[in-house]
Amino acid sequence: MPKLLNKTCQLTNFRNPPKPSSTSSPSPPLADPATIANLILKSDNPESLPQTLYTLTEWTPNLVQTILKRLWNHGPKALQFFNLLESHPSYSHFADAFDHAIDIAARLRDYKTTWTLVSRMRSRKLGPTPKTFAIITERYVSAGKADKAVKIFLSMHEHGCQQDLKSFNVFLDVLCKSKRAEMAYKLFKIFRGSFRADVISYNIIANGFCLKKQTPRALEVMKEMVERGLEPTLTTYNILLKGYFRAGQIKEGWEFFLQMKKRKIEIDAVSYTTVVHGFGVAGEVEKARKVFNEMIGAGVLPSVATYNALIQVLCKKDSVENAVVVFEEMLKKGYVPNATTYNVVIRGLCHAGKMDMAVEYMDKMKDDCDPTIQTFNVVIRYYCDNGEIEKALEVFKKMSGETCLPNLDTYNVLISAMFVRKKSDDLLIAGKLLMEMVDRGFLPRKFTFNRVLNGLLLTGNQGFAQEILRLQSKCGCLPRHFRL
DNA sequence: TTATGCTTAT
Repeated sequence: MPKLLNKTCQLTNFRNPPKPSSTSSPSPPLADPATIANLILKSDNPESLPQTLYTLTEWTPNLVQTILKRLWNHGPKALQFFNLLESHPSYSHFADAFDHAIDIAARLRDYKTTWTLVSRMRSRKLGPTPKTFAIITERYVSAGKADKAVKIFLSMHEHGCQQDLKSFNVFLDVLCKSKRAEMAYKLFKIFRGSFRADVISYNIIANGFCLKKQTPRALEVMKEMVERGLEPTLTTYNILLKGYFRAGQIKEGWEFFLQMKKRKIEIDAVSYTTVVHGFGVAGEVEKARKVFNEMIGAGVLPSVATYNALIQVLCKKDSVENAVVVFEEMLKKGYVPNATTYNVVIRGLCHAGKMDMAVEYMDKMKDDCDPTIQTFNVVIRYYCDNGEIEKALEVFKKMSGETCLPNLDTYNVLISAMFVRKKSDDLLIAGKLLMEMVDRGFLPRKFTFNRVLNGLLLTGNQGFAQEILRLQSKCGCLPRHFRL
């Protein structure tokens, strides 16, 4: 895998970028991000792309960010775009674009490119910033290289970026969010003196233990913090509240909530949302509703997240019809639903077999927010499960004109669906999807390769099978069972 | 998106 990805992400292209032709119009037309992104995705001809990009439009940091975001699921292409634009005769990247590119490279686990970008960022005096290091360490941790991440954090200053309490806290949080509370806690104990750990540091560690459903340990941390003379904040209490519910300790969570009230802690929408969601997950629909109503009575305004929690409860444990009623209520009160709200409702509708309505909500969604990859994946998945393959493919096609593009999950779901009808044409589509996903920087599982190969061979598509086989060996995972 | 906490689901 790394071999292929490294190759696609090389940063050495176009030392001498072609100059924009002198005959081009004085002010290039403004182009929209989706069109440009599609142009980049489709270009198999890297020779002509720079020329096109340089003269295409007036480049702005904003446009660059939008396109990078859009190409997020297509790492190699995104980096190719970033690199080409870096050689633009008059446009220069800002720090944000570097951070974005670094994030993409690190996500592809292409660390060589990652660090090349960091040093280029440094030579342009744009960073690396604490944010850059937050991104890099997070990627290392999520790739299972937590020890390496610690080393990177401790060597920040060697890259011209000083550590402080803020970056220390961010790093602790990165470790905790990836379920490494114990490691974070050890590090915390070593460095809390030199960084002058504060309430936030303690909250992060307590939350880390809560994420691992170790509420007693979280309580210990809180106790320790009080012993050291730090006052717990509302956030501290909310972290523990959530911890109880997450660990399935519903009774303890509710008791804790009552204690908070008794101690005259000013309970906020976050506390209420936590309880509504907690009861919901436990299947206690009525209690969830009751708490929701109680908060309004107590003069705490529900947030969109509170509505989301209630709507989700109703979708999962009551009925989607009742969920839609709450959704409409929310609109009437002037709330603007966010992507989560829509995704929850759309999932509920799909689950209830109301696919047409789900698609209607997907259209409505566009007035309030951009559909997310989950929106598309849910609808595609349910269409596939219902055997409506054509409709699934239609939604998939529509994605190329949207704000987000297919991810690994999308491809896996669709490719699997291409086997249910046992149609030769479907297998050809599966093959095409497989090629497209590799081209866009995803690595299919061996299982997927074998399945597609098998299908193509059985339907007499020897030629195409051979092509897929070549692709597979390029990806570095040679098949065991096939000899063509 | 990046100094803690609430909402999807990967």
